[in-house]
Amino acid sequence: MAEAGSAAAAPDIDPDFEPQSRPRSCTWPLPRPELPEAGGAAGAAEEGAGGAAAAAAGPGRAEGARAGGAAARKGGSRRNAWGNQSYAELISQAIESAPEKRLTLAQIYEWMVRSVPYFKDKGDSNSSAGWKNSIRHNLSLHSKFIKVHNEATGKSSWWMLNPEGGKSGKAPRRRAASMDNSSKLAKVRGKASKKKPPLQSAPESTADSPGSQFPKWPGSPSSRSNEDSDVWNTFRPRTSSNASTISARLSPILTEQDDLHEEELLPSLVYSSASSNVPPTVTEELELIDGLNLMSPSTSVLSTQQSASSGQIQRDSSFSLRSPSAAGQTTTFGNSLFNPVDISLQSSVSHFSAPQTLEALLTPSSPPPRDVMMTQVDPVLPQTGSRMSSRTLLLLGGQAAQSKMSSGNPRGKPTEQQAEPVSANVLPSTLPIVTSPQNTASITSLKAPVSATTAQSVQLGSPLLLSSASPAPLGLNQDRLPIDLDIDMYMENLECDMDYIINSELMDGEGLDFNFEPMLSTPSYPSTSQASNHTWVPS
DNA sequence: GACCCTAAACAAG
DNA sequence: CTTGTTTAGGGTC
Repeated sequence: MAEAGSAAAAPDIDPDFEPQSRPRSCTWPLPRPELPEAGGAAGAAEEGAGGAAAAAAGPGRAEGARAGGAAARKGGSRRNAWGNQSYAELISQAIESAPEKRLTLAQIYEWMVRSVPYFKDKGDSNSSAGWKNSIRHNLSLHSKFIKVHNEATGKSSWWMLNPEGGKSGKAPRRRAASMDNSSKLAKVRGKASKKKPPLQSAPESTADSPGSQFPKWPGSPSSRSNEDSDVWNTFRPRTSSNASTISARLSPILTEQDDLHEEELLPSLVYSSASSNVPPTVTEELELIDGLNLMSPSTSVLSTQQSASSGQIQRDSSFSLRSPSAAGQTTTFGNSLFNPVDISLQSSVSHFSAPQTLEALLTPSSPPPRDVMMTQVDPVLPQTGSRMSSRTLLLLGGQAAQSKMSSGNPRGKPTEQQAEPVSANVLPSTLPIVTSPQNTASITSLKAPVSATTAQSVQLGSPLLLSSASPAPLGLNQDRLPIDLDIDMYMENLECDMDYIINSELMDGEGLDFNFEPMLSTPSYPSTSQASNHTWVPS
């Protein structure tokens, strides 16, 4: 019956966008999933209220699905004006009905209005206040709902069902006093190590509920620290559980900034890179990738395929990256991803590395680089900055620079980053320039594969390089390789890898289904983790 | 007491 | 204003 509406309801979100690129596998974040228009939805329901019996019918449809329903139904009389279902249940249905299993508050309201006869008339006016309040209340109160920060939309967060099942139980009162790092670690781990470890999960998780069913959701309840956590702010599990990881995967958003910390915490995630200079870079890249994933789930891989709208996509990703408060660093890296192509440019830049040059560089070339640029620059952290710079060099111009060094520095100031703080600044600043949106876009478009894979490229890079020379300190390898070669290397490798990757991705497919779904696609987990090392990377 | 619903105060953005 | 979080009061089972 009317319920169908609900089914229909789901789609509302879809229409989001994607004019250009084929919806196909889009995995990345939808910039604005939220669609204001709701237009699609609009028609949807029309059920005409047939459901007078709001009661049953209304929400009913799902009843089958939700076991809980049974319980609710007890006497047969409806407990609420709309039926036996509680707000929590309705919300759950709403979310489930969504293709991506996530909705914003507004969308939930919408769903209610469309799908539940009782609310149909109450949707608009002020009358809504009451039930909407209740909805919000339920969302925040129950652990079964988790909130995922949604930057893309710019609006409200995504609400999802807590895989762990947070029962209807209320969420434990959070606000633990000071959390520990454990939380951080957990999170970090999730992200960094995320690889796929099904659930590493929480160290001491309270056992919220193992709910291990969802491998994808690491769910590490353990601790969340709220207050403190700016870190968490991005997405915070309401009560106690939900892990950050989750958010990362589920929603494109997430926004991490802790990279630094993470790094420290997690010495060498994937590769044992710890040893040489380069390696760290790699690590970072990974993280970066993750970051990207946040935004665009499988960006690296899939995006390539999608290539079509790469331009936008890229941007979006950048956006997301920067947005987060701390993001600066992240951002930088993010760019780095795209940079590989630019290497030559950067290398040149590196030469200049004079402070003056810096400005000069900025001035002339700087087209209005969007926010991104700004952001990147801003975050320059003193300490961090230095680190960054060094790394950055490595990543970006790194090869070039080093190669030069090895060859014999043209000048006295080969890679003085360390020596000169300024240089450090320079780099970051430079990056933006190079990366400027347009450039990026163009680059991207031109070599979609490259850009897309860039992240991987890094990873690949190391291995490849190694392969060329045999396992040895990365640094050496790079030294050897002339810039050009490097690039070529990238290119070729990329191609091969891409296929490989794609295949592997498909093969693994854990969550691919989602990705390939029609419109939106959920971001998802897989990309990051899998892509990172599993398949294609020779271990 | 567990669950729910409703209201409302507050804080943020 | 919207979104979220919390508290509090009442009801029902």
